[in-house]
Amino acid sequence: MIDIKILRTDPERVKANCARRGTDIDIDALFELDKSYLQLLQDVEGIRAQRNELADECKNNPDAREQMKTLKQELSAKEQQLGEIKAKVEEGLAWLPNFLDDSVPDGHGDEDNFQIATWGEMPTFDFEARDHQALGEQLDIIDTKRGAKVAQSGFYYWKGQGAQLAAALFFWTQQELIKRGFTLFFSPCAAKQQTLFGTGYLPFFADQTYNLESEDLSLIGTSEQTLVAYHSDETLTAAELPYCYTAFTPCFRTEAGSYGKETRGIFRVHQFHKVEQIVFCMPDESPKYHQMCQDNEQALMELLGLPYRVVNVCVGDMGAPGYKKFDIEAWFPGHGGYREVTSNTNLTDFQSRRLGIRYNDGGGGKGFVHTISATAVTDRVACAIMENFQDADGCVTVPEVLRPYTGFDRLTP
RNA sequence: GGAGAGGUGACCGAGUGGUUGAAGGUGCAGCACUGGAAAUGCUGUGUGCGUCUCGCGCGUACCGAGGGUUCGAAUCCCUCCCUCUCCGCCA
Repeated sequence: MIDIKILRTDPERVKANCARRGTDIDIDALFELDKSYLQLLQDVEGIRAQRNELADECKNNPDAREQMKTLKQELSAKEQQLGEIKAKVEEGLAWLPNFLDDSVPDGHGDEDNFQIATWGEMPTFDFEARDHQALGEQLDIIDTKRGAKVAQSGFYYWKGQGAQLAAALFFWTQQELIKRGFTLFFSPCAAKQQTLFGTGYLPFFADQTYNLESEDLSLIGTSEQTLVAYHSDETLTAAELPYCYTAFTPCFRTEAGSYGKETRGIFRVHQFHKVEQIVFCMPDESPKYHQMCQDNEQALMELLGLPYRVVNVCVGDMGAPGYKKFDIEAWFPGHGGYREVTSNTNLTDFQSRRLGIRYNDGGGGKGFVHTISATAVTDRVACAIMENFQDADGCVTVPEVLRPYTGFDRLTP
């Protein structure tokens, strides 16, 4: 949610932002609607003031009670009208995308993202590199067939050493983040509509959500939803910020509209697993903590020894709630290209405004905190490990940092 | 799942139809007292929205949420949500 005051005082800025985002919303109409809302609001409050004044008199003046009856009719008619306009304004406001940082590149899709860093050396093989699906089948550690049998296409099993590798990766990552000052959570994996709305997943990504029948609950698409909403309707003490939270959860996505894309292997699936980084901070510090999350992500990749590049995500590839976003794309030799493994978004006050997450510095300074939402690792990182560290015989060398948790140093049939 | 109790400001806790935005207490802040502190005393201490001759004034809303009764509701009625206790079931 953007600050409605910006719409009131500088509608041109909102218009320009929507234009750059390719969002087709009639800002002028919304501006006028809000204007009529404000007028009516004043009107209603004026009548309420009259009513309250009259109410005192009613105690011992029957005439006043008669006046009150007519006043009340007038009031309730206008209050209803006010409620209707307010709902329309809020609906319009809910669809407005966040503003963008000046450094966000123009563009329509991921092909327009701007590479800003690379790290590591791409491995060279004297055999044809297999992708994670081929390796997973050969080693019998990824089972997509049975995932489809038991659940649906798009679900899968990690099995045996593969499950051990994934478990080690996720556990190690949590340890690394705890070392860096993050508080670990076990989170609900379902959330109500208001939570999804507040984090910006509704209305923007409504078709990506699995909803539970007859319940005001959806499966989470990311623990960002539950970790950010953890503080909804709370005022945080400025001196205690930042709060850095992490959780490991499954993430559920319908992937509606993306059938046929990236379907090989377990790159794009209905359920994946993620260790997340969430930061609540003061507004002027969000660029700093956005970078901190980025440094963490890159450190993890480097400790694992995975070659990667960082891209500054362009307008067209960034969701409406995002203000600035970096993706890390790992090198996938079996696939023969870089593929997105993590993303790191500064959402500024877009979520905190919807969720009512404020700060108070005790000296009169108050406002909405900023939130950062960044991946630490997902299953995709395990896939990258398989593809990068494969041998001619189809075995995979386990990164050293994970060996204490896997208990073995090679994935073997 | 069955039975009961309850949801009031940072916290505890009064308040069952009319200056109650809300007593009292605790906490917190400032001042006084002190060599300093404790204790004590005094003063102050919610948030959102709107408005403005931006004075931190004025108006309005908020006592779990939403509706209703009434001239008027924290106080009465209805629905929902949540919490607690006991029983049952259960990883």
